[in-house]
Amino acid sequence: MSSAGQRGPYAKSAKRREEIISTALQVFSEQGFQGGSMREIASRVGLSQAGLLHHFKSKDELLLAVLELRDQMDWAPYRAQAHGLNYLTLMRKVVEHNATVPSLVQLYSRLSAEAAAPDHPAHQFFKERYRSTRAEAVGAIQESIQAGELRPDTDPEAIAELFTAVMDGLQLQWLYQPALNMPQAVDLMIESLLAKHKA
Amino acid sequence: MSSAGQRGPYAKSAKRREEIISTALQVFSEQGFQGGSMREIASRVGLSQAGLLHHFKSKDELLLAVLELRDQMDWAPYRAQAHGLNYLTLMRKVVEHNATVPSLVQLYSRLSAEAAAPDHPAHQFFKERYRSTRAEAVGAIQESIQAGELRPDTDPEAIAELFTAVMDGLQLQWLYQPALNMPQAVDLMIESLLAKHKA
DNA sequence: GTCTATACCCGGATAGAC
DNA sequence: GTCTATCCGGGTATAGAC
Repeated sequence: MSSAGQRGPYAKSAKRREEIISTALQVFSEQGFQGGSMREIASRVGLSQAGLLHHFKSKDELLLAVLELRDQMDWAPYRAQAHGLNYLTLMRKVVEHNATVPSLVQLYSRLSAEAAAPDHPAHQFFKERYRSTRAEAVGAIQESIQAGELRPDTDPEAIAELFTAVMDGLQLQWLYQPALNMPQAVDLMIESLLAKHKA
Repeated sequence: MSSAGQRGPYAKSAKRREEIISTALQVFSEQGFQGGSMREIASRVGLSQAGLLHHFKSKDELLLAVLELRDQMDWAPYRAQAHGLNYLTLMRKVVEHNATVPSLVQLYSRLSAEAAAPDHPAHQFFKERYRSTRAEAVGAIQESIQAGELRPDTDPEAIAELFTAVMDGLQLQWLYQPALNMPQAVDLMIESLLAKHKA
């Protein structure tokens, strides 16, 4: 009963944790990491600041929990399909979805810039995230070349960098100009890349 | 003598101001606006915090001074040439130059993300900057269409958005991965756009 | 033009009661 | 598990002397 049941102290604590994490996501996306305070998060979730620190020993720890949970939730459903030319259309779906969750876009835009400083607590997280994102893209493009869909002289690394840049840059621009049609922009990007590289 | 000479109190104050602004640029680019402190800037420039406030009445005022001066200095030499297809190669030159001044890239990457919050003191500055950048790009592309260099069905707005996104996204990525070859990536972007849109 | 001193506020983290 | 109280550090901005 106490080991795997949904009731009992564990279930309650786990629920609290999730509640805290999603509240922290909101606060960090609105005010950044440095700008958002533990007191603010605590009060929104109905706790004192000390009460919040019972669940997460430090602000840094809470930040990493937010980042890791979201990364897992946001990407897991897509990972399996990220192969061949399908990768490009998948990215279109990602921005389509992102355009419906401004908080997430704000979170990643704000924090990825803030964490460019090497001593930021999330620096390693984003560095690794860029690395793995790039590796996935490179893999998909190499598959497309081997499948004869792209010309053999295509440079997978360069395209991966460019595509990642477009995704990040569009989302930042979109924060300032919500009327911007991100999926349409991605379409144009894909068409242009294909115009040059299609076999 | 007192009106236009390089000596006297005005020249000294002006020099101080420039010294402060360039120091503030360093600090804000390393630690962001919220993260950088007036005390830190003051101490680097050899002043007390109160002494610094004699030159700039508030931290917000100093931030805007930094932003406006740099914007003017960084873009002025290029503005005149930003016409027709030349615009694209000009952007290549801009990133080539930016790759030699990491401080500037950090400043714009960090602050443009931080200032996406509508109540940030630099929000209007960046909003206006995006607007004018986009307008310039749109103008250049329209010229190219009229000159018969690009196909008539080209969408100038969409290309302007995409190109701006690439510039911003590349620079952010470059902060995490300094080996990234930004000019080469821009070249690839230009070639791809031309492959699809050249007349 | 620059200083010291200070007012005032806010942050994260800890101690210890309940 | 949650609280109150507190420590300690840091921030901006102001007052007033030099």
